[in-house]
Amino acid sequence: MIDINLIRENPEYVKKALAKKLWDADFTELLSWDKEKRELMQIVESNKAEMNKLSASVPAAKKAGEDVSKIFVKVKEIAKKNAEFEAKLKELDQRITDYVACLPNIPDDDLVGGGKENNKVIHTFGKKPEFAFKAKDHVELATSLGLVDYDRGAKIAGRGSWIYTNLGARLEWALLNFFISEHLKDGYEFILPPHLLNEESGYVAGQFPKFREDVFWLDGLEPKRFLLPTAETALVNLHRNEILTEDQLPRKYFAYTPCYRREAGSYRTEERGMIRGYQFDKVEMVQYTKPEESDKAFEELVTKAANLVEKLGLHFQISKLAAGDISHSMARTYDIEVYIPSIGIYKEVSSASNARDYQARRGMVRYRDLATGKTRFVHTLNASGLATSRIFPAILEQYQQEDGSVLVPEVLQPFMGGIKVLKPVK
RNA sequence: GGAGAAUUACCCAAGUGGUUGAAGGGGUCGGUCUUGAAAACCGAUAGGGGGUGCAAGCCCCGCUAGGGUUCAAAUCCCUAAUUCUCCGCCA
Repeated sequence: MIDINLIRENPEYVKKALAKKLWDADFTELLSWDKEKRELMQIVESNKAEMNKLSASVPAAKKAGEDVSKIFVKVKEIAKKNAEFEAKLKELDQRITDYVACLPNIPDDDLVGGGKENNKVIHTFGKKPEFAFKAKDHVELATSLGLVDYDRGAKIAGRGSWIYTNLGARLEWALLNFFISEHLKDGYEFILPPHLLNEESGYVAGQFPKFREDVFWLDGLEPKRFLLPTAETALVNLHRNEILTEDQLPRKYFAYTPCYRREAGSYRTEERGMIRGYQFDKVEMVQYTKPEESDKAFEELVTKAANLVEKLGLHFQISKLAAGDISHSMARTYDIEVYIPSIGIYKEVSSASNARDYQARRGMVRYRDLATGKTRFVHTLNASGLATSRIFPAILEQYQQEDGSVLVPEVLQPFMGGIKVLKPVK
């Protein structure tokens, strides 16, 4: 949520910033509502002050044996007059809140505007693998190595689902374990959150109200719950409506959950296999920091995510996203993109973002500044660390050998009982 | 699924219609004492959101949330959320 004070004080700045996100904002209406609201508030509140005063005088008047019924009449009069102002105020307030809640976050000043086409690769790691033989794609490899069963996945679940089988399941699990062990080493706290969340959580993360249709809603529970599209949604809600103390910051969490998303339907042929599904596994990192420390935390998250891919020995790049390509709630995003040889493109395996106070403001996540004793909004940041659904194919394709086998990256071997090579099943 | 109880500040907790932002205790902070610590004693400390104002201040809203009754609500009524207990059912 953008601070309405900022819009009030500098609407042109906000408008310009949002334009970089390809968001056409016009605040004239909002600002007139806001002005009217504050005028109404003054009327309503001074009326209330008068009523309070009158009511408070009743006990003393009674004691003095005075006739208090006149006071009752007077207060009722004011109350009646005030009622319509109050109703108007409430309606106006709701309208303002609804409007502001839908605005996207303000992108950082150094970002270029526009969409995807303006993303910029800022680092490249390793070299594109070259094969002296005809390289296979990951679907072919996963099938021939008996790692993934697409047919039975479709049978038991339907389109957009697959089954990790045997060594495939172990490889998937090894990846997750590898990520987890690295985060533990770095002092992050491990969280296993519920996968069914309430509406408020989606609102705070910034997914709602705008993207209510992008998640799966469950029947049979009241109030309604949805399947989390990312563990970020759970993690940024951990401290909702809390005031942390300064020495509790930064808080560093990570969680493993499957992620459930509706977008799977939009397959392009280049994205077949496990690049997109209704469900995928991801380890997610989240940090809560003081505002002045979030830039540092952002760098840390990007580095951590990149290190994971690097340790896996994969060729990848880091892109700094243009304002229009970063998600609604975020002020800044870098993507870590791993190379998928069969389609010749780089696919996102981690998205590291700084939400600044956008989510904290929605969820009232604050901390007490020890020097001033005042409360301030924290900054929230998140980064995948990592999503397996693209790493898995990347490993198969980048580590494939001429004989159709696939080498297991060294760092994963301890998590796979020492298995070094995945061989085709006869 | 059924029945009942609870929800007050950092924590525990008193408070059942009127200067109650709310007794008491713990905690925390400072001090006395002590070689140091503990104990004891003394003192300090009560949140949050918002309006207005250069500021001091003034005002509104705040006792889980949202409605209602009343001149007046932490206190009465309704609805919801959460927690606990008992019964049932069951991975």
